[in-house]
Parts: sequence; structure tokens; C-alpha cells
Amino acid sequence: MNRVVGHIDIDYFYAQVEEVEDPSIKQRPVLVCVFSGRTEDSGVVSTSNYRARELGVHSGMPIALAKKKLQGKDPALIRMDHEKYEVVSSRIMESIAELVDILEPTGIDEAFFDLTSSSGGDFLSAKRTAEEIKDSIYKNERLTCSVGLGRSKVVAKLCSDMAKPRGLKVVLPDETEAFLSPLPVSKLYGVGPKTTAALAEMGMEKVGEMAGADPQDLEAHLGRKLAAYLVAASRGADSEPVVANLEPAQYSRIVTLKHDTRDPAQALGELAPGFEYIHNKLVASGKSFKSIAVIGILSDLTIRTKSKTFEAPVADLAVIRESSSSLFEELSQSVQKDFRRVGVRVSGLSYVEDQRSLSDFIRPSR
DNA sequence: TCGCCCTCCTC
DNA sequence: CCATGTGAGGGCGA
Repeated sequence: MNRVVGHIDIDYFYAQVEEVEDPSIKQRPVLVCVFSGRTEDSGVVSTSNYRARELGVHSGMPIALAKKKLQGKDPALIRMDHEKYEVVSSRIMESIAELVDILEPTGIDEAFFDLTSSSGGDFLSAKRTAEEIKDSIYKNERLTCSVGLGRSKVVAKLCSDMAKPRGLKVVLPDETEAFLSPLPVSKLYGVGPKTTAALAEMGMEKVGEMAGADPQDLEAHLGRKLAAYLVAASRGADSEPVVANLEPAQYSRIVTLKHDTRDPAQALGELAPGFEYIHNKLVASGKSFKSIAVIGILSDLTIRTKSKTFEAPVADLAVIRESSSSLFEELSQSVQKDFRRVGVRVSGLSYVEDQRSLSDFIRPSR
């Protein structure tokens, strides 16, 4: 049977949530900003509405630069409120889950879903479900979203991307090759600037050119996994299943320092709330970690890490603090420049028997 | 397997 | 002049 895979993406999510909360800003450029706190306007634009985009603002743009572009345009600058968006997101995900076979959230505002068995492989039936999802989100939250349907994750994601804002695009199985072939390779999920450049060097700019490429050649330039993925994806034959309830593999926290420094004690001080945040995550999820890393982003924006792995899983706040301390000691001695940002990450997460909550025994899935 | 780095994703 | 924050995954040398 046909696989029927969907991808949903809420339009300019953070900014749209802010518009719903305060409709009076809707006609203005809306910028949801991450203020780093170094100077008044330091930080970046996380999301903006379409009015702002028309005026040249985009995600990742420094706030000061965005303000310059919007002089005289009466922009609304709003501080990002992650918890608020998290609450809205959870409600939406729960509502979608009721309408699909499998739901795989891949971010705060997007998810893959599988409709293969409920649609019986029929895209017309799946399309009706997709419309139902869109309608229910609009009815309940007043938020618009874009949805794509195709025979694989890569196709579904491309469709939702092309459908935005507020659209629905379906690519039927027998339309897939013709749909993919003329697209630039950079449109494919997982193909960023570096991979695009590498492919261009091999003479490949369109997806169709990869479908017929020599796998050995691709592998030599891009590595085994990526080569295999690209050949499959370019034919719309990527076979990654939609999987519900993916467990996080790591928790991390990075902060921007008030002032650049090489002093490990300073770095540690500003990161202290980060240690607690990670510890809370571990406790809440009932998990322990096996590896811990500290991350330093230097004044020239290069990234350095230092990590260690324990023989057995641990979860103590004191261990996080003390390991980070000694790792930062080592890292600061090996770098020539000051830290601009510092972070900590725990990985190799696992459940520890006596930390599991009762619900895990009542409901063995998880 | 570990440690480190690179690439990519989203907003 | 200014450049956030979170997480996944892969390559590669040791």
C-alpha cells in the first residue's frame, strides 16, 4: 500500500501567537526577539510576521539591524516567551494526535504525521483529514498553518513549505518524480550550504541529477549515510518511518555572557541557572546521563567543546556542577580567545530503574 | 567506544 | 555594526 505521510507547520508561529493575543498589532511588523542582555538591543529576531518579512526582516537578523530597516514603520518588538508558546503547542499537538494514525512532533510548531492506515492509502481521503486538522486548529486557536502530503517525509515537508502561508499541497505518488526533479538540491531537508556547494562541485544542482548519480561518487564526497539518504530522497523513496514519542537524546543550555571572559569561574557563575535547568529536566523525565560536555563559543564565534563520559549513569546536580567546573578549567587553558557564550550539555540519557515514575510501570510504553 | 568537530534544522 | 537558543546526527581519529 501507498505510504501517506503528512507534515504540518504553523505559520510564523511565535509572532502569530502574539498577534492572536493582541490583534491590535496585526497590521504592524511584528518581531519576536531574543534579547541577549549585553546591550539594550543586542540579540536576534527569532520570528517575524509577513508584514515584517516584506520589509526585509528575517529570522536570525540582529535586532538593531531589523530596527533600522523598520524605521518609521511602527514595528512591535516582543520578547520571546517560550513557555507561552509551549503551552499553545502542546494543546495543538494533542488535538492533531486525535486525527492521525501516528504523530511525530519535530519542533515546537511542526510535526510529521502518518495517515497510511486510516486513509487506506487514498490521498483524497488523507486530504480531507488534513483539511480537518487545519480547520480545527483555526477554530480552537485562531492560528493558521500549512500542510503537505506526500509518499515520504521529504516530499511531505517540501509540500508544507511550498504551501505556506495557510496552504495545503498534495503530491500524489505518481507525480513525485516530476515534482522533485526540477527542484534545486538545497530545497531538500538536510541539504544546507555546505552540502549544496559540494554537490555543485560534482555538477549537481537539481534533485533529478542526484537520482541518477553514481552512488560511489556521492559517497566519496559526502559520506556513506548522506549519500544513501540523498539518492533515496531524490526519488521520493526516503523510507524513514513516522515515529511517535521520540525521547530526547540530550539536554543543553547555552548563555551569552554579559562580557567576554576567559575566567572559568565567571563562566560557571553565569551558567549556574543552566545547571539547575538541566537537573530539573533530568528529574522531571526520570533520566540519568552518561556524558557531559561544556561548550565555549569564543569571541570570534568559533566553537570549542570539552566532554567526559562516566562509567555509570549519574543525575546529581553536584556532579553537573563539579564536572562542568573541571571541564571549563581545561577548556579555558586550551583556548587563545575569550568566551562570548558558554554552555553545558548532558547526553547518553537513560532511565534509571529506581528513578522511574509509577506511571511507567502502569503504562509500559514509553 | 570516546572525544571532538561539523552540518543541519527550526524560529 | 551585529551575530540566540535547542537538539539531532554523522565523520573520523585515537
